[in-house]
Amino acid sequence: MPELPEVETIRRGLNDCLIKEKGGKVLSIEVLEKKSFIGDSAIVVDASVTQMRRRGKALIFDLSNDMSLICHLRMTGQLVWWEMSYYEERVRQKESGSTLNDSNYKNMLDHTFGGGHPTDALLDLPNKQTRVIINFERGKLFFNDQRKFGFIKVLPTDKVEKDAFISKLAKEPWDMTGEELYRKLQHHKGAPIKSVILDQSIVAGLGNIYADETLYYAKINPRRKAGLVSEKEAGKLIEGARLVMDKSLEAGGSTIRNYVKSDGTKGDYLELFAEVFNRQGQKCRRCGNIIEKTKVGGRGTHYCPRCQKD
DNA sequence: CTAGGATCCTGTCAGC
DNA sequence: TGCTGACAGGATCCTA
Repeated sequence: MPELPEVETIRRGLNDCLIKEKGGKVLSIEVLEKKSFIGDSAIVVDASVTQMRRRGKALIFDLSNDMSLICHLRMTGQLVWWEMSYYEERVRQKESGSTLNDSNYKNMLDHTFGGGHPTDALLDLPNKQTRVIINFERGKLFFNDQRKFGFIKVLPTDKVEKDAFISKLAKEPWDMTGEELYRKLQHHKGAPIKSVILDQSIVAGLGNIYADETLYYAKINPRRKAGLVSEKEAGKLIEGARLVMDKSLEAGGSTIRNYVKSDGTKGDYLELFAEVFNRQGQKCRRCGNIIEKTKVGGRGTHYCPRCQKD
């Protein structure tokens, strides 16, 4: 589920937690679900993280031994870092049989970081959705993934750009002009515009939320054939994509801070900025019409039938 | 080549 | 209370 702003927020957070002595060396990797880790996890042991990068929705951990990890969260992936002191506090609570709690959460928040798919139960790790645990000297990184669509893959750093997924990625909206997008749309004239902007080889980073929000901004009906989008409108799409993702980044994307309140319940950061996503049945803030939900290209799609033109 | 549907998985929710 | 089907912030594979 995480889209570009969420992944970028995770990149920044883990960059603070893991780089060099903050995480230390990898002591071991526990692969609890085989399909969630591609390659030989033993290669990673003894290495430390030198740099966190991102390409589209993929996170890249560069390691000190010229290897890298590519992590894609897909629909339900989460990455959660627990500094060792926090982990040990949790273990103590479990062993004493007391209810897991964050009575000292204010304090502990400085020792954890996490983001990705919003779920409760992030106080209890590892849990049954934990697929991979990377044990660092100074803490633990949990990769949780309910649906097992996501993965971590180990490969040489100089092969990252040649990776099947990475090599197909288009530019992100900030690096692309409307004219460039317009030209690309001409190769998919018959497909609905929403499906085309979700294609990571056309423009990288948009997912189901920001695709809907972008189309709302550009006042284009998600079902409109891509061939009927003008060059000027393509410019609006690029502008809108930058704007909605910038806004989400500013709000911190989907981190634990935003998703999980101190009592462990789920927050809803979407309320902060969504104009159409999950607002079906509510009034369009631009024209007052009712926002509708339908299906386009197999994906739930939210739009205003009045101000988004066919 | 494109377009569209099925598929990978687990969990939740609405409706009987 | 079960059961059933639909659906989920992604991407790929298969078919026409």
